[in-house]
Amino acid sequence: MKTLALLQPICCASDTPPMPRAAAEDLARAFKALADPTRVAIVNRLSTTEEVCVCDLTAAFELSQPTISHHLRILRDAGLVEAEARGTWAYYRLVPDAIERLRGVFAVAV
Amino acid sequence: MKTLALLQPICCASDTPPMPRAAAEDLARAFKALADPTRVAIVNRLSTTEEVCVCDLTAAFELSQPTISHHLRILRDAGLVEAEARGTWAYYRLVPDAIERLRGVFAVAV
DNA sequence: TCCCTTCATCGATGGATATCAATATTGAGG
DNA sequence: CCTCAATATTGATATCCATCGATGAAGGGA
Repeated sequence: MKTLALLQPICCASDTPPMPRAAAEDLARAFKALADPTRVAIVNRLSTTEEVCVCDLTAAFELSQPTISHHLRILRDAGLVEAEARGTWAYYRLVPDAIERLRGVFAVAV
Repeated sequence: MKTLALLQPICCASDTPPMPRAAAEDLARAFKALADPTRVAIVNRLSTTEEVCVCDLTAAFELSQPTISHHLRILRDAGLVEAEARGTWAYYRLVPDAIERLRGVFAVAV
């Protein structure tokens, strides 16, 4: 029998010491970065293509260029993606460790 | 060598058909429910205790009772938790399938 | 029936956020 | 240099959201 343990690895034992506020805020920040359809789609795109040019994103989504840039900044500030400027273009990639960390949050205890 | 595939299972191949908007909105809704420190902490608490009374939550967090009730409603609307009224009290539990689904989103492709 | 406890809902409010147009910035080519 | 193309930043705005106090609803006990 498996016991679901969402967010458990962050916290401690199974009695009742509450999750530290800092940890909760930290995780909420990450989820907030994913709490928008456009950003979810961007991250999905990044997960399929290794690296993506901003120009491709502005072409793919029916949103203005500043709006796309805004979403990319939020994902960058959250540490979920990283940018690299090459010439006039900017390329974005996922940050594997950040994703791995989120995956760990939903771990299943046996 | 492992390739991270965040949100990949939701989408399709690895060329470029974009993630369906409906799927992105659906996922964003779930993440939005977790995009608040209090709700993260509530879910964490639920993950350690099988079932929790609302009165325990209002006691554990330094927030007003309506605010806790508000957060619980958001988690309920997102399908992440479910409530059961027993007498004067209300008990909340995690919905395992919803958690499992989110866990699957962060799957790792080999 | 009356009151108390538990929880949900309502209404209001201050702060965050998604969006765009306009502007700044930076690199490449001529 | 001068201009164009690609991104980022700024400023403005409309909407959303977290929070609280007040109120409502419903059960339990005297």
